[in-house]
Amino acid sequence: MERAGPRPRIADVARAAGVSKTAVSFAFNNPDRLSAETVTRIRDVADRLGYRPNPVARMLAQGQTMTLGVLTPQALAVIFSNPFFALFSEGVAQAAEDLGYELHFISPLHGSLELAIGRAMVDGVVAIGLSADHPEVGQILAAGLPMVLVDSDDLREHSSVVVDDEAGARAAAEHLVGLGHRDILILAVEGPQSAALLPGQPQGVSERRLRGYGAALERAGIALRSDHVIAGRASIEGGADAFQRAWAAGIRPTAILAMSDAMAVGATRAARERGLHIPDDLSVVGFDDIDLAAHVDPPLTTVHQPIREKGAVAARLLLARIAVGTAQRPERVRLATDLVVRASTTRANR
Amino acid sequence: MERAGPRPRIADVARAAGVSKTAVSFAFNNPDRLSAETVTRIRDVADRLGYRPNPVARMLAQGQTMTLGVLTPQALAVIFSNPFFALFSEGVAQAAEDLGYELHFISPLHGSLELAIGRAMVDGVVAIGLSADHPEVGQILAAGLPMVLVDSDDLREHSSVVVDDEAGARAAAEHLVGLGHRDILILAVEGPQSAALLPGQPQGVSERRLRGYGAALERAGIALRSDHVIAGRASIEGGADAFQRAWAAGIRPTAILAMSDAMAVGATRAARERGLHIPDDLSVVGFDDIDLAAHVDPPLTTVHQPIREKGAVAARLLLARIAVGTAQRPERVRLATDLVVRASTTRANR
DNA sequence: TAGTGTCGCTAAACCGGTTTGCTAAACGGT
DNA sequence: ACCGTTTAGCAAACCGGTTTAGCGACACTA
Repeated sequence: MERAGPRPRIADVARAAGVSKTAVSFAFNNPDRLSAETVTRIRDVADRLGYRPNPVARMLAQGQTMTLGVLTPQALAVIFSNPFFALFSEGVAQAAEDLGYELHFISPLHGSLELAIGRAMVDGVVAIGLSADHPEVGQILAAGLPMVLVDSDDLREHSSVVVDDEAGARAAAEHLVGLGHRDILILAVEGPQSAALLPGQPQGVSERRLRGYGAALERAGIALRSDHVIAGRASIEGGADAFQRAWAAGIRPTAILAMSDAMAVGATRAARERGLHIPDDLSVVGFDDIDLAAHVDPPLTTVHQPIREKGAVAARLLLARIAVGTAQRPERVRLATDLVVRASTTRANR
Repeated sequence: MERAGPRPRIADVARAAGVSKTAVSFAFNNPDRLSAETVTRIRDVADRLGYRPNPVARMLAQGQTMTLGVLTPQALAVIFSNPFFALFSEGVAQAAEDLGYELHFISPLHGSLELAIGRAMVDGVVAIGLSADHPEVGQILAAGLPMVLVDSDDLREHSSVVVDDEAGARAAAEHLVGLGHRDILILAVEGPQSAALLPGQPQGVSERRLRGYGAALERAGIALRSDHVIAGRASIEGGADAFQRAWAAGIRPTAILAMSDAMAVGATRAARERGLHIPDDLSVVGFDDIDLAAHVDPPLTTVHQPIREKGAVAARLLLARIAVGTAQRPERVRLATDLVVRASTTRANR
């Protein structure tokens, strides 16, 4: 590496080494086609000049980017603050790394997902929290980018990974019912538009979980009262806020079913501020089983879903489609959920 | 969008619309240079064909990728499991988004950071946890990619963002000393090689914090005994493990200074398993003040550092350098830290 | 001595866009 | 009727690599 100035191009190296561009390219990508001395000479010159092949040009010529896109309808900033998403990305990263792929996060640019997708230099996309009704996406990605859907399987032509939300929710509700609870508050993830925010879709995650809760309650002869379903943001604050709204509305449950661990933690905090003791006065069940869940006070009873694995499976399905082509028929994977009982739930005492 | 098959190229659209490639390009990027009807006609044809300009080609022609790289020496998978990193990324994302930039995570590919950097299609790089002695990097990035360093400022020609680790650490130690503690165990982040793992460098984060601890203890007339400094991974398990090793070695401190919140939480758990009560039998201080810290039991006394802001500032410095050119003289920003006293520390009782 | 491979390297086409420079037609003013 | 400006659109060069087809030199076979 020597003089500053504009970055050297392959032609500069070729000239300096007294060979053709082809030779320089071969020296890096196909050394067998050159004599050993020529290769070392070219490499030396390249080093001296500080030459680094322009990755963009290389990918254009090769027609592949070795990059996977992770597509979400939320802003990047909110994504990273979501431990669920971090765990998911971890899974994707793991699988991508194994095959030498890099990761590129795609999220609305100036509010437009379409714009962001248009810009993204990726070989394929893992879409999470995306609903089929997202108009832009369906149409854009139909234009030929391999994609796998997570937490939604209503796009026929794409692979997908889902989790058995309904069974998990049912198990959670049955657990509470089994402990004698009959007055249960449900903290749902916010509205139709923002349902897409968490892993969600129009008939999405929230609905599936709600269906699970409802089924269990119904079987126990408990009506699912709509005023006992409160929606909020899927965050600690959102959970605290939702609980406060319910409380203000005069609702006094003996247990809470929260659709996310963060909301459960928030509700716990808010309940304590009202003087309630968890779990004696109020049992709380979360959903997802993020790392936090085991370490809060009290350790949270929650529905475990294999988030990391979900990401890894999604990435592997995508890589498979990239490798064999979109023509292949898509795969659909469903992973299990299970209830993890910790210390935030106990027998109802009224 | 119509037939499947290979994705349509700009030439296909041009042919179908009966215009030149130039016209198609203008229709998207420079509509003013065409008549309104022509623009709509071209756009219609493009829609019908499902045309999406190839982003790679576009960036090659334009010479910029509108993408920021986030460079770390750790594997992607471990990064995302680190809440510190998530918060940091959130800050970077925020700033990048504002200017319409996307994010691309660069981490060792098959163990080689160099390889990964060579592949990365980015306009600049935010490097975190990178030491100046990282040979590859210095040399590669010297080859012309704008870069800003985080938690390290020993590369003269690059901008940097650091945090006042030493002052934060001193405040933490003074807090404990003020509570009467004299037998203090320090949980450090693991060894020289892996020091780079967390935000760290050879004379890096760990060393700076250790210096802060040491300074405060010394002023109180307490010797910093090297067997009271135990290193471990910067995770909950790493913290638990480090505490157990110290305990097994017969060390019985009245307080712990941990260099990360995760380690503090792990140590807390391990101490409890030994029957200790926190904070009465053992005070614990963390570092970083991640979200978790306020919600664990007991709420953790810790040194707050503006992680999110660190990311945002780093991104803004980088964007500035991309905009004005690397010629400009680099900026160096130092952000403050401060001690947040919660419930995990109390007066020494022996 | 001619024929057949193999080796080492190169010229030119190609990837799929953007951008520059130019031309022909339409327009406006006098 | 004439000339100077716009306007609308095109051809070709360019971005910086990779890859194909092929060429000359040399060695080996027949």
